Amino acid sequence: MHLNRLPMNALHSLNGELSRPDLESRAGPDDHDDLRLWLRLLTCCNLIEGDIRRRLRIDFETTLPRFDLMAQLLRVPEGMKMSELSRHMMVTNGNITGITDQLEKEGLVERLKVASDRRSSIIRLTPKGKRAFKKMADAHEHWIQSLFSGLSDKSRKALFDALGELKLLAQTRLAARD
Amino acid sequence: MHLNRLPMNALHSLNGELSRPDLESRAGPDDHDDLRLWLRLLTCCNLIEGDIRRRLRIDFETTLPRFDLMAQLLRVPEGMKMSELSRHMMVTNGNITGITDQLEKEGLVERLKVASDRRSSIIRLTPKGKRAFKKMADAHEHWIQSLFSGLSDKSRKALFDALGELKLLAQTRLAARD
DNA sequence: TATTGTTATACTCTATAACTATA
DNA sequence: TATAGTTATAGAGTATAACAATA
Repeated sequence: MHLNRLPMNALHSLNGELSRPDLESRAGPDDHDDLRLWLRLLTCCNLIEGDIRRRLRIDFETTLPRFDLMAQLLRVPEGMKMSELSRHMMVTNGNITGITDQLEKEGLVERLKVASDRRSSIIRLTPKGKRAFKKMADAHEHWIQSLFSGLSDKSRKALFDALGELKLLAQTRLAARD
Repeated sequence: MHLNRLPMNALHSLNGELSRPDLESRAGPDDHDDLRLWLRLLTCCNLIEGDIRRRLRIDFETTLPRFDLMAQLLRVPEGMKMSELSRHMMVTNGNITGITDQLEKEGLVERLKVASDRRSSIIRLTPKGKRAFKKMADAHEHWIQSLFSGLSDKSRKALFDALGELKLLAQTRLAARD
């Protein structure tokens, strides 16, 4: 099928895959291309995401959702409503409350009451939160770069474009089911 | 508040992104390409994986790890050792025990003692498990195809190759840290 | 009536580590 | 000593649903 992947060494199994076992190795010769593509995508993502989670925990005693929430806030210095955060992070409201509670307790974010709608809160990073997040974001960027830096420019560009196409497709088709 | 559901119109934010909020929208103009690429990859994966999990739960009352375990077994009719499953699924041994317990209780897999090594078990699908899994796998393949079918052939091919490169990179670099 | 945010809850997934029985 | 599998535990992550206050 798809031989000649990358630098060929002797480590291929009979059907042309690398011998390192992973999720993709569950694909059989009769499985279709889209399925193989999906398994490869999932394997890549899980590998990298798992590493990021591990490092966030070990180096910063934090988690990916906490990191994500702070990342969202950094870009909007005036803060965001919790419902906005919920949409961006694609999780339900209650979870945002929980993460916000933790971060607020540690002095990294603060809730502000908004006059125009007394149900709403605006969440924003405190100065301490900004400093703490910038350290993490720097490290995070280095982790990512050290993983992606070996990619050829061609692959990097191809990935970015093709994933853009896929994301739009997925968002469109999934939203169409509501 | 949810205007702009679907078809593409003039709804781009200033920096050329779609207005639909997602994880990638946390990237700022000063963030580097690799980081944006990673966020896009993560968003794609989360969208699709979330949908798969939801459908597995609703249509088949099962979960992704259970599905994955059965998928691994289908390809090896004679069964696999639990430690092999653990490697392939990239989770620790205890978790394989847990999932296997569930599936065994439902009659979908069976443990066989192996004579040559009395510590080991071979796990394999029962006939009932095979039938049940094939139904799920068919549905699963349709879900995937209905999401990916809109991809251009060019993008599909580019994705597959570039992800192959990335997977190898990630596996190599992450393994190098042990 | 609908929305914002909170609370309570339950379940899956996962890693860690201590344990057993073999090898 | 090392490995195969089990058990127990704790925490992450998430969804669901009921609720209060406000729109």
